[in-house]
Amino acid sequence: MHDINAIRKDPDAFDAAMATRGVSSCAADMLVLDDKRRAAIAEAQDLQTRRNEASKKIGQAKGQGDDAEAQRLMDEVAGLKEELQKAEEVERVTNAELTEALAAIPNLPLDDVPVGQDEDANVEIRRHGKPREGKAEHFEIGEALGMMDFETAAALSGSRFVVLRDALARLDRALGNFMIDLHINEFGYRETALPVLVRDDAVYGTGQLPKFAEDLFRTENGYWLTPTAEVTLTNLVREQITDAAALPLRFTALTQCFRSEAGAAGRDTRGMIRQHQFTKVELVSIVDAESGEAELERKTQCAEEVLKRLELPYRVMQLCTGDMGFGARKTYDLEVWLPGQNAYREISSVSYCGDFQGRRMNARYRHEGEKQTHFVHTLNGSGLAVGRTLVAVLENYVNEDGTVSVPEVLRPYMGGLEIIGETNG
RNA sequence: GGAGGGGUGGCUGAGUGGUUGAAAGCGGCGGUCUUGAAAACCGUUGAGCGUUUGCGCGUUCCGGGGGUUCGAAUCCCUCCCCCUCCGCCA
Repeated sequence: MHDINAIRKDPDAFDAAMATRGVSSCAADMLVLDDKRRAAIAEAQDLQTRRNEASKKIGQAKGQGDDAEAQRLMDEVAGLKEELQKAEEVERVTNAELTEALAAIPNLPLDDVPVGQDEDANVEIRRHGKPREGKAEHFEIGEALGMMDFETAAALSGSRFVVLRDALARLDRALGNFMIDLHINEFGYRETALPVLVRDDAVYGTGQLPKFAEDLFRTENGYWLTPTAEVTLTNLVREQITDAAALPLRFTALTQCFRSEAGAAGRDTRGMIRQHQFTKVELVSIVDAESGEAELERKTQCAEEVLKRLELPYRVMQLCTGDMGFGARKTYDLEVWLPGQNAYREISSVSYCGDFQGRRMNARYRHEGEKQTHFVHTLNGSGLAVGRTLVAVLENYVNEDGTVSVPEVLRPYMGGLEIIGETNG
């Protein structure tokens, strides 16, 4: 959600920034609406003033028993009501139109975001680890182990689901536990257990609604299944005024995520890369206006640390203007090396959203002793997507004989197991 | 799912149509007093929006939305949430 006052101040700059995201100029249309809206407000307020004054006098006259005077005043303001309703209707309609228009516009990129149309214009920031060659994709490895079962999953739920068994099921759980422990013990995130079913307002607050409803699952009685814990963790502060001294707030959660993948027909149809349901550890920060960019760097490092400790090679990409998500001002993607695909694939996306979500959620903070409130700035990032991490572990740790070594840091979470696939492993 | 009771400022809680944005208390802030602190006393203390260079002025908000009325925290409709009892249930 954008601040209409900021657009009014410099509509050309707004349009220019939007152009880099592939959004055609729209400031002028909104300013027309805004003018109409403000004129209606002024008119309505003027009418209200006159009505309030008259009403007060009527009350006084009645209090003194002067019914004739009261009646005279009532006749005098009789016409006001209709006028007022008209002005209020204009105000309501224009306000709704303006809000709707503003809600459909993506966030503004920061100045240092590379301009480009799509992922080809993304910029590599750094690399870590040495990629190795591989032959097998994760589903081949998993199926050979007899622990990754897409057929049974299809019988239960259709495509884009998986059943994991035995050591792979446990590996999935181990990964989630390892990640969340790292973030709460070493990086100061507060663990949170959350609903996965939420109402419209929450999904609107983080920006998935109203534009991206088709990407979400919805229950028959109107709940949305959260596509990411970003939704719930960020909305933790909605409609509140937080004491600035309490910032930054850092939340993490391990949750199931649900995505319809409506626009992804034919992409990554095999395997666990793109599922309707997957687990993810999410990292959300609520910060003040000054700390957002530094927090983005910090959060990115928190996510990278997971890959470092798992000894998985990866690179950090900065997304260009055209490839960033709707609510983001600046985004880093972490791409893990997948030997089976001979490619880097996204495993985390860390974004700074400015006050875009704070405004939509009406989430504010205030410095002690100051009257002024400010919208909170928000950041979110995966730390990491557990399903894709499992994929990466399989492809990077598979041995010649088809067994899979368990990364050192996960062994305590696996009951000491070192190799998956050996006899009863 | 059935029946009933509620949602008022940071908190507790009055207020059932007329200077009520809202009594009172608590909490917060400032001051008097004090070597300092406490106590006591005095003052002050909600969030938006519009307008203005600014002081300010105006306006809206008593869970959300709509309605009745010259006038709504107060009456009506509707939705949401919370609580109690019953039913069901991990």
